[in-house]
Amino acid sequence: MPTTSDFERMLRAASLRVTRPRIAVLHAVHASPHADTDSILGAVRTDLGEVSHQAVYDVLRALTNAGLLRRIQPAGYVARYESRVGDNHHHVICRSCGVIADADCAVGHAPCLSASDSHGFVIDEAEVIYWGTCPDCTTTTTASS
Amino acid sequence: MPTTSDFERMLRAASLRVTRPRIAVLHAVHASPHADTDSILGAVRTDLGEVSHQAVYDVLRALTNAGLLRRIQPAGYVARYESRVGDNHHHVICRSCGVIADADCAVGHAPCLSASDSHGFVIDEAEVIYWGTCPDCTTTTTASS
DNA sequence: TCCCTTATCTTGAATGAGTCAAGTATTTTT
DNA sequence: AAAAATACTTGACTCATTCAAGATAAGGGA
Repeated sequence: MPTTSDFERMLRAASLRVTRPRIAVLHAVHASPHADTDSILGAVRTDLGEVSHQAVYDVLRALTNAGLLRRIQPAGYVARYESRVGDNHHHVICRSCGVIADADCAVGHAPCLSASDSHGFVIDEAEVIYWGTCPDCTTTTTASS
Repeated sequence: MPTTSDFERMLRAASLRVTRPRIAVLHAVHASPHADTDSILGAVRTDLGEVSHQAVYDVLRALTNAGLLRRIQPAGYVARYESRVGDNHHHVICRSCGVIADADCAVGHAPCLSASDSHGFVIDEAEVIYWGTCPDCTTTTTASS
């Protein structure tokens, strides 16, 4: 778990000003990966007291643009953020409860980056979402039958 | 391109009532794959005259649940619908103009379905979105420099 | 063919994540 | 320490989508 001064260094390295909301957002996302904006806002307020929701939206956008955070937005869900950036990992999402887990692609370093026919597109990212049922929900469903 | 009576058969096969809005929505989506709800509503109204937007939302949901349409909702975009269902094709999306093209996965029949560690999830679908730049946008950008 | 049941459509309001805009405060530079 | 630039606060607003209640139309049985 990075410390506050680690976060400071990360912000400066990205040419971003060091502010309390930004540090708090970084703390929050590192502490709970795949958190949505509202949870992050809650964590930031617990940490700092009153902070505007707009500030958190701004911070999340700035940090995402800077590459310090990654935004994921599965169909039907609100945006979520994670601190694991720079690799090409993917996500497994439970259709039942919405929980998200990380997944490295079986193919390895460049998963699925070559579509058989990319229609002349220049592809820069392959986003993979595995939809399924998490262990908890699988157990619950099975038990009730 | 399927005909109206093809659509009727498809609806009956899915135990859905045959109504004018449903036929019109099927026509619209078959005519322009990856259309969003608003475009579909426009096409339906051109076809039938006034139809409530709620009706189109209801129809799209019913047809999607019945497996006659597939809903795709890339991050940052509104929902879109396509009539190509039952295979496991994926999508290439232009970050610049938002245009969507179909893509079959290079791996073949079950693309990326095996994450290296699925954390105990029972996975039923692997959704792949290739992000990039379409030929038109690539040309425009290059030409302007 | 008519009627009944039920699914579907209409109308109109509401929800809620996210954005816009103008002004104030804070950080960084000089 | 002052200036310049960036970030935060406040409050209104957008817009895709959903909710709810009543009206209408489709399909099956008599």
